[in-house]
Amino acid sequence: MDPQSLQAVLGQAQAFFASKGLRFTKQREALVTLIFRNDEHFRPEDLLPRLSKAHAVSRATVYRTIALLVESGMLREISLGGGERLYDPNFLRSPHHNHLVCVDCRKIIEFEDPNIDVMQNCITRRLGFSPTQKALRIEGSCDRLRLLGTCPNFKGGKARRAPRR
Amino acid sequence: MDPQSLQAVLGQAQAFFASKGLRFTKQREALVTLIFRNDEHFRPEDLLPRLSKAHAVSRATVYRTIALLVESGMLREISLGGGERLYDPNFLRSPHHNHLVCVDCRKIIEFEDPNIDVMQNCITRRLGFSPTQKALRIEGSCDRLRLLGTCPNFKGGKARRAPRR
DNA sequence: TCGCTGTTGAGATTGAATCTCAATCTCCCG
DNA sequence: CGGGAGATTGAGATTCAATCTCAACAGCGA
Repeated sequence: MDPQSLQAVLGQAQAFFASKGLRFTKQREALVTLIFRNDEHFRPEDLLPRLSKAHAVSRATVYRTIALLVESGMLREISLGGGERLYDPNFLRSPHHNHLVCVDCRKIIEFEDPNIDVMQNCITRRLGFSPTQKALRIEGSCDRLRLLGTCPNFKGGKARRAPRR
Repeated sequence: MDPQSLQAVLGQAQAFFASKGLRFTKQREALVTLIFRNDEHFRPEDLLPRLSKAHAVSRATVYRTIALLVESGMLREISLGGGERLYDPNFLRSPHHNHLVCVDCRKIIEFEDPNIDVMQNCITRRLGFSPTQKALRIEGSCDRLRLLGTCPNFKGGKARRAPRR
């Protein structure tokens, strides 16, 4: 994330804390900066060793701050299989994306699909759920990726239909 | 699950173990019986106190057996939010169902939708994934459920479009 | 029966996440 | 400026699911 956007994010976080009557302490600022500086999904435990000594923060504060950021909507938890929980800072720039997870190698691909959105609304409403706060995860196997490398229909990282004409 | 189906399940499990050169011990039989006797999602830890004294099994064996049943395809892990992992014995009778989870009350609804299946295939292929081994979880809020109770369009547990004519 | 190999269970161990509580910090008010 | 309420933090203890270890056991074939 570029410095300008990061500033905007810091402002948004500060505004959220203020709206709850909470303070935007230097520990919280350090965490927000670390979390949103890049686009990576992360585990809370990974954050601790990545904090510089000057901005060291305790484990308890890490977990508490993450919970607050989730509450603010700036951060979302995504759960892979195997009990693995990651947090995803990318919903700010891509609010409707979903995740495709390879059950074998754990690789995660983010994607958006307007049809999925429509269908989610349809299904959630049909089953009497509120369509707010939807999240969707598809598991699959990317084994096929390697095989497709030798397939004429597979070019540049995407599987394609046979070319028109 | 009726006794007849349970017998079939036991046979299927036995066949799987045999195919791997493994034994169908009385501990494994007790676990398969307990797991598939009803339709409930469960946590491994819940199984231990539910085993009768006559069929008591150690924690290690519970986890090992569950891993084998998952490998056999008879059992599947479903992960809710919050790091919660459940196991779902219902894929035998409903191989293509998906889960809708209420983020508030943790209620889980199973549903099938042929359109979702088509779309999953489409998306996984487009992104270079194998369409085998798909699983999908939609999170939502069932808050609306209560509100809809007072809505004329909401009858019998399902939200409906306005009646035709 | 012997012996190989799979199987089990009790308990130790791991690791994430939460909890506790005293010390510290901020901000507001008089 | 000084006091105080309430928010915040950190170190360490605690919880809990899950895994690991290893010695004892069980089943099957020779």
